[in-house]
Amino acid sequence: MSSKVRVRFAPSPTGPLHIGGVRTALYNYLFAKQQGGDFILRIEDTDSQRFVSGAEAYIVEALTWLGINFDEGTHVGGEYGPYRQSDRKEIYKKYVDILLASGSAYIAFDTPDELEAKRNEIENFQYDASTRGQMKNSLTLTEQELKSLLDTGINYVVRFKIEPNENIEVNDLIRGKVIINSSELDDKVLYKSADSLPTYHLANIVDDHLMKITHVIRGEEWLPSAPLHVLLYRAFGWTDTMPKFSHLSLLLKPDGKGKLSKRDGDRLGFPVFPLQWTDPKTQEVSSGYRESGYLPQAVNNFLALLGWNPGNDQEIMSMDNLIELFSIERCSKSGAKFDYEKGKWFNHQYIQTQSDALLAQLFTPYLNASGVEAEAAYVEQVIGLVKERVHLIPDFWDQSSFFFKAPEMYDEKTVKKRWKEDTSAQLGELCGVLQAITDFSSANQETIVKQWIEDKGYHLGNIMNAFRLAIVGESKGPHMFDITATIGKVQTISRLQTAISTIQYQA
RNA sequence: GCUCGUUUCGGCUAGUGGAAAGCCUCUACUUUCUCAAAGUAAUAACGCCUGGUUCGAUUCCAGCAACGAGUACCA
Repeated sequence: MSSKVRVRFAPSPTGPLHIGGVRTALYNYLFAKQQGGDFILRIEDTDSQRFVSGAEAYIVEALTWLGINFDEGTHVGGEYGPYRQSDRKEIYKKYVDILLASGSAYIAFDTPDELEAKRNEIENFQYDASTRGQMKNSLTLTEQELKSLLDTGINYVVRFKIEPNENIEVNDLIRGKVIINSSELDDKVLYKSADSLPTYHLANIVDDHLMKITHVIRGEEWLPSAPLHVLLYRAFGWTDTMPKFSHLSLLLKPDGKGKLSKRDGDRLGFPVFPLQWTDPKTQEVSSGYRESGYLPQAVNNFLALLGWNPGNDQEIMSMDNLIELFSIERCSKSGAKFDYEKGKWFNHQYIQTQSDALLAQLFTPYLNASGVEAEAAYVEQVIGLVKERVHLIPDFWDQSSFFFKAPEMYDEKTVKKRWKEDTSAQLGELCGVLQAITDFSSANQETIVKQWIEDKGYHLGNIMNAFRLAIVGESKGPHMFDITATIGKVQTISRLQTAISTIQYQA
């Protein structure tokens, strides 16, 4: 009789959601949906110092774009709310008092300065069983002193009282049993009277319990504090319903050492955030996957495979496939270097599966930005011709601008290589040949033009390459007659004439 | 420093007590009027460590090393 699976994604609104955070959210979502469970968004804004306005809205928008949807959360409500920790102050205070009453926690008055001094004085100072006797707290002060200090309204914190020399076991679904001795842990601050807010650890445990979370799937950076969390569950008497833990490996830099950071994206030229973000303070703009021309399906698929695999060779998986196949046990223990090239490959794969109409819709803003207005049907036709060579949506412009605009200049290298002494004359003849064609379909043009080339004894490559140069401006693009059939006879001949009168033969 | 975690081709990774597989990237070839794309092929790895268990270890164990994370009145 296991209870319904409930998992949460619990980011802090301290800035845009990092791509590693997106992956954590995705894995939680996949697990929840596979188990028929609930997925909850909880905003952990207990650090008033680092709060960034707009960050919460960003998180919701980013995950919505990716199709990672929540059953409960700040934006959708739910019966376990409120889902923003700053709205739950009274709740935490109550639980702090419970720990204080049971003797599992104590009040400490040491100021940040005093602690700093202590750290300088004693190497590897840790506020724990071995040192708490020398500090200013409710364990060392008399009841009188304590009372009078509290009466002054002075700031204090509540610390968790950790008993030393006990091996704490954490059973991690990915890593197995992890054991750490409680003497390694310090008496963590659980609550600050200065802002009446709990710290992460207390709020996290209380909320996970109250929200009936069954599985905690989070980043590896939390592994060292997992034993502390186990101890907190025990202190509250919640061991029976303690969630199962899974600590995900981190996303690493594509090159060099260390975890993936915003700087790597700037340095190597790829987005580290799902959506573009403008820093409210500095106005600095960070690029996003959406604005860079990624399809959400590709981002999900790419991220899903960075630290997890289905156990076979399957790589292209829809969200439904992922939900079906995902398993925590198959998450890898080691960190994954971020491979941006592979991400582009995934996007290329997904672009091939999208309809020309949808791609046209995504491409249109870029077209407009380049000063082009075109009929949707025409854009779709062009997209059908070039989509197989496109990796990101903006690539459509590089691959198809000549369908919308006549070349304004001709690539010099190509001119040198492809424009021969007699090219002008030959293309002049070609204009006549094309002019006479009534059925301007690609196939018909090809038949007639190739016949003409053969009859004249011209060199196919010479004619075609010069033809392409005149129409495209450089040496690239799809099948030549597909281009001319698309832009039409008038435009084709006009471009040929422009090229003939513009390009000079260079000996 | 201390604690915990991790270690298979350049990258993501599969897998195994006895022939180490797939994908991305790179390279070559093919198709073609070009560029791409696609197809084919090829290259390439078990921590150049030290011990142990074993007939046999990439696989199990110990040590070492490297890398990562944590070590805040941040999450």
